[in-house]
Amino acid sequence: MPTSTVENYLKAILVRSTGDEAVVATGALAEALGVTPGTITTMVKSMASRGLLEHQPREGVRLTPEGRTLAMAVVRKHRLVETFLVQVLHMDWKEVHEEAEALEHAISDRVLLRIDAILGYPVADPHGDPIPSRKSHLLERGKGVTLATCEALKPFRVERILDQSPVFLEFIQRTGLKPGARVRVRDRDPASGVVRCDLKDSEATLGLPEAAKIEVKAV
Amino acid sequence: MPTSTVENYLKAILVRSTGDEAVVATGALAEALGVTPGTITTMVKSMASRGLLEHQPREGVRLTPEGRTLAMAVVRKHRLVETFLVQVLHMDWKEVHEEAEALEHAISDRVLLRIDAILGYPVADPHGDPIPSRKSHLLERGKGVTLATCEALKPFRVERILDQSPVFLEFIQRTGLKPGARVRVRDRDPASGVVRCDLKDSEATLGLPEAAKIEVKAV
DNA sequence: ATTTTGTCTTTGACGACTCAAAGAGATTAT
DNA sequence: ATAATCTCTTTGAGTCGTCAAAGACAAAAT
Ligand SMILES: [Mn+2]
Ligand SMILES: [Mn+2]
Ligand SMILES: [Mn+2]
Ligand SMILES: [Mn+2]
Repeated sequence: MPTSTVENYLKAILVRSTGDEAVVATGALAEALGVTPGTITTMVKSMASRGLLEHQPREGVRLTPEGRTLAMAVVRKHRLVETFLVQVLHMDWKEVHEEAEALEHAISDRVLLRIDAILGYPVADPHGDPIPSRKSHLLERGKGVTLATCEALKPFRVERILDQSPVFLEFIQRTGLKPGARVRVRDRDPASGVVRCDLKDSEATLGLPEAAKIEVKAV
Repeated sequence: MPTSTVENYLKAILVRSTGDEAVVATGALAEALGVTPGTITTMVKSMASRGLLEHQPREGVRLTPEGRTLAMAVVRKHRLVETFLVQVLHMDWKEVHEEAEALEHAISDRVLLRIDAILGYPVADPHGDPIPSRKSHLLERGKGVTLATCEALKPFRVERILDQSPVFLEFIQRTGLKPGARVRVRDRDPASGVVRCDLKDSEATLGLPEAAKIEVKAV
């Protein structure tokens, strides 16, 4: 069994493996995991020797099928736990990421099955991130329609929040731009970099980079 | 913060500290934690230097107030988690000890409070073990009335199971001698070491040492 | 009073994870 | 083409938790 450290490494690699050439730079991992580059090199070599990933020195790292399967299981646990904490324990959706970060390593498959059943087999977590099924081997990516790119004046629904940092989630909470909310871009100004949106009973103003972190879907 | 290893050591010491002279032999800890005696000596010295316990070489170990407080918090988490797994996730009460052994180290106080509230602030776990309150500093011991010592032919209620091993819990499950069950000792024979009990719709036969692991209370 | 036995401690070593600092490779700028 | 910069790797070291094996102590047996 992988240690929780290894599980965190696997997850960090998985969520950064975009597309076919799923190669992740070790520097990005050092950044993401809050350790020094040298630590990443060491860990990555040991994980490679265990068959969890391949390491091209000075190039990056790619999960093996085994590594990807393990990583998917961790992501699944993380997101089901988050959903459980919000849905059943009624916790604040801003807090649950941190809690899930620890619980994802302590919950057995037996317990996870119960949680999944009680929640009615949800397909997305509170942030709108898709919950991998028990045997899926692919991680769905965002389709790219966000408040920064969607057609103006047309109605959309918030689908997914692509930034889990407390400060951003706090903003989302405050404005009500949570997954499920109806929203319409009133005005988008590339010159000033400002996006203005209408919600049901309110409006929200945000910058373009921030708007790009809110995935939406036509309703 | 203590590591989960240190938490397990603290808990093992606490549940073995009986009475005033709460000194626990290091050998008993080695046995309980499944490590070699030398490992215990090493860990115990480091925990002593952190102020969690006092170590009299070749005598034993005693928790400091700080160590006891931490240990109580771990026991509280363990028992609340067990209760939650049975009550809310409807897991088999034979399985939950193992699950709680891991979860007790991963659950934050925030989550624990929610669990406690949802359960309605229970005072005992599925095995009948008392759940320490948030600030209690004493671990209640069994009062000593068991199926091995209670008066015969009088009605009692099962209060607590003092052996958490899977094989014993399996027996308890099979006979229905779970906490809450009504029971009456029909016949106790010191010569053969056999105790015969009546339950609601059945009867159970067990040895004296086993009977001593089932705490009961007059109804 | 010795010896034996059982329990505990010490010592040396190892795997997992980490850092700081120095070194090597590759990319970009001049 | 050379230098500067950026990124990654290597090296040496430290902490934590563990073991095996050897040593010390104390209680019990002779
Ligand atoms: Mn984690
Ligand atoms: Mn999430
Ligand atoms: Mn534990
Ligand atoms: Mn219990």
